Order: sequence, then structure tokens, then C-alpha cells
Amino acid sequence: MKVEKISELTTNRLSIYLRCLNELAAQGAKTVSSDGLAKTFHLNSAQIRKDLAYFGEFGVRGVGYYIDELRKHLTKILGLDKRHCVGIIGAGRLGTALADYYGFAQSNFTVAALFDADQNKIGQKVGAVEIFDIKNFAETAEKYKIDVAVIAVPAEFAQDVLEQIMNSGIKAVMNFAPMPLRVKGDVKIKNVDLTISLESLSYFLAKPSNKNGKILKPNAAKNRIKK
Amino acid sequence: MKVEKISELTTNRLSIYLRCLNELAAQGAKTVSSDGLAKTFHLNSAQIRKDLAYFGEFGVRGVGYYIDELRKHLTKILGLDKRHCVGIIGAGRLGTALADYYGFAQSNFTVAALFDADQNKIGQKVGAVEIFDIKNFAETAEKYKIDVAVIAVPAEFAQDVLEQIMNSGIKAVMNFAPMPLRVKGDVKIKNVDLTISLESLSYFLAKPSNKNGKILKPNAAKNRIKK
DNA sequence: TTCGGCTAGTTATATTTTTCACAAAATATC
DNA sequence: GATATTTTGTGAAAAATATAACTAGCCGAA
Repeated sequence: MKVEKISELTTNRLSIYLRCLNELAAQGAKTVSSDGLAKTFHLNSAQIRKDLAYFGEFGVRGVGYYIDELRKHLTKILGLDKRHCVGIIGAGRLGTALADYYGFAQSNFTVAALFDADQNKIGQKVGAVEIFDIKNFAETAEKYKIDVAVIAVPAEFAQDVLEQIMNSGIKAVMNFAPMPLRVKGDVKIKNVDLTISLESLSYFLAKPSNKNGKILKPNAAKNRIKK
Repeated sequence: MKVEKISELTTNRLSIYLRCLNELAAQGAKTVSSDGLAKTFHLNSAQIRKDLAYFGEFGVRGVGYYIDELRKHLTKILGLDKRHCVGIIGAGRLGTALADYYGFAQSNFTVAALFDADQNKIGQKVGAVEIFDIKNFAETAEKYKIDVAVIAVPAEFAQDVLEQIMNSGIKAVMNFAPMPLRVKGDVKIKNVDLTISLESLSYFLAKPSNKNGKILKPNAAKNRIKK
């Protein structure tokens, strides 16, 4: 069996295509060509065709793609036809905000439980979601059939939390801690690194081409005062 | 004047390097080689050297990089030596969670104001940050010297909000709405798309290689019932 | 039924990004 | 002071990704 390696850039774009198709469907369109899709949403038509072609021949030459049909295919490919259960570790501001983040439900994810180490928080509820003791993570995760974990704890605790997650057999992790984590085996980790995004914006605002300045290349060795 | 185009992948890594250096400095290290850095944090040493070399000769052959010195350089390059003021549009769960997100302060960003359209929220405070009427965005942004905007509103309002942001002259935007936005001119937008991250995890859990299944390539045209 | 127009799927090309490998330059040692 | 050792900075090779060009298939009209 030949398994073609599919790039994450490709699968990320599938999410985008699905969104675009949903919008078109809401507008009442029945079919769309790769070129139409590209023009409307500022994408590249060759890339759309290529991305889709990894998974099947979904289009009809001379017509394009049947929107409803393609939506079903993409939903299946992305595994969005199966419900996933999410456990969020860290019941601080971020964790609780995520607990009722609309996007989870939209993508067929249900937040099943929050976890924290703070005894004062345990037993409380955020919306319909209860906060459990992180000490009982494995049991609670099993009980609630959690298959996706979200790390929303301070950076210094993130690796420890990840170890617990991996020990409980969970294979998919979303990490909000600004810290590169070490993963074992076939666990998939998605880093959502707000710090990098912020600093990227800061770089953009500071960069010489935005100030008509010049890049000065200092030379560490030459400028050093001899000892 | 030759301005070398620097990839965003490179600048993103500079953030990571800075973090790693901070950690090493906290441990008391004075110098580090690209190889040492790479081994400790699971990076590629050639890439570290190349990334840094775009901006100057910061290292000393035979020694490596002086940690404090390199930290200063990276801080300067990333513009983290200058304070930035952030305005968050959307005072819902996400917006308010971001308002006191620790990472902002860490990267020298100050959240100066929240904005919302809901009259009930206007005038309230989240921590030290007041919620203002989105109608007065431009004036308030100017008053508080806001140079970075964060879009934390539902997808359907995101483009409108972005237009207002761009009209007010702000050049750096972080967008949490799962919607590709149209940017004009030299405005920099960073998309933080949780939906894509989630669906990427969903794909990982669903993908055939995780289930020993086989990719079936349907053929839209051949399978279609003739009209 | 044939032909022309359109559009998917695919092959080829270009671009970007990463990795390798080595000369040059600094330090440490004898 | 010569020499061995270390490690940078960088040009070249490799890999990954994106774009363009082409081929073949489907539809609809005459």
C-alpha cells in the first residue's frame, strides 16, 4: 500500500477550502470551479486542485466541484464527521475562555472537562464544564473519552502536563504555552504561540524598511575589547 | 541600498532563539554555540547561524555567542526594546482573556483599551483596561497611541472591524477570527486560527495511516448518476 | 453525433526553505 | 609563536513547496 505523505500545509488549506465552500453554499451556489474559488477567496487555483487531488477525484471536468459533495468529502477527510472530546488543562483566563469558545463546537469538538491544580477551583463549573483535579487526569480523561488535550498552563508547567497527557494515551495536543515541548512517539502537537505572533508584529513595526533606515551589521569579534 | 528580504519563518525563529537564550541566561550560562543551542532545544545549528547572520555577525568563531549580547541584539531586531500599545476589539470571552494575557507584558506590549459594540459593556473595566465604544475607535486609538490591534470578534464582523483599524492608520493586526481578511497596503496581519489548528488535529486523529485503513480515491464523474 | 468550450487532474518548472559541508577566524595549548 | 581545536559565516546541494503549463475528460449546442 502506497501511503503518500501529505503536508500539513495542505491539510491546513483543506480547512480553509471547507470554510469557503460553506460560505458559497450559504449563498446558494451549487458548483464552483477551482478558478472561481481562487478568485473569490484569493487563493491559487492550481494549489486548490492539487490539494484536493491528493485525496480523490472530486471534481468534474468542464463543470468544477459540486459544493455539497465536496463539503462532505472534506468533512470526512478532516475527521469532522466524528465528534471529539476536549480536555483543557489550566482553568485560568485562557483555559476558561477556550472552554466556551464557539469554534470548538463548530468543528465538532466538545469541551468535556477542565483541569487545574488549584484546590479552590476544583468542582466549580465554567458554563457546563466542570473543573477537575489535575491529579486525576488519566481517570477523568478516560471517563469522558477525551481524545484531544489543550495545554493552557504557564510555560514552566507545560512539559510536565504534556507528560501526563501522553501517559494517558492521548495522541492530539494543542499547546498554548510559549515553550517548545518534547513529544514522544506518534503524538501530534499543535503549537499556538501568541508570543511569536506578537513578536512578529513587533518586528514588522520595527524593521528598517519601515523606517527607511539601514541594516547595520555589527561584528562581535572585531568590536570586542581585547582581554 | 540593498535590502535583503527576510522570511517570516526566520523572524519567527528569532523569537524562539530569544526565549531559549533567556532560559540559558537564567541558568547562569555566559556563552553558547549554535550547536549547543541546537542540541538543547532540538533545533538545527546551521539554521540558527544562518538566521542570525542575516542581521549581523553576532558570534565569535571558536567561542560561540555571548548570551547577553545576543539577547540584546535580538530584542532590538524584534523591536522589543520599544513598548507597543494594544487595542483589543471584541470584549467577549476571548478578548477579555487576552486583555490580561501574561505574554503581552512579557513582550513589551501593553493592552491599552478594549472595544465593543455592546452598550452594556462600554465603560466597564477588565482588570485595569477600560472597554470603549467601537464607534469611537479612531479617536480612542489615537489617544492611547495604539499601534497594534487585535481582532477578537465573530468572523462575520471581522472584515468591517479590519477596515476601521486600517482607516485609523494602524499597521499591525492580530486576527483571531477564522476568516481570511483582505488587507490594503503595508498593513501586516497575523492570523491566529484556532479552527485550522483544531481541524488539523482532527485530521491527524482521522487519517488512514492512524487506522491502518486505505485511502479510497472516489471519482466524482465516473460515479455520478447520469441525468 | 460531433465539435467547441471549459475545467479537473497532472506533469513540469520555478521558488522557497532547509540542510550540508567547508574555508576563515578566533581561542587555547604546548 | 606555532599549532591544534573550536565554531562561525556562507556558498552549494537537497528538499519541500508553490506556480504554471499541458492533457484529457465532461458538458452542451448545433
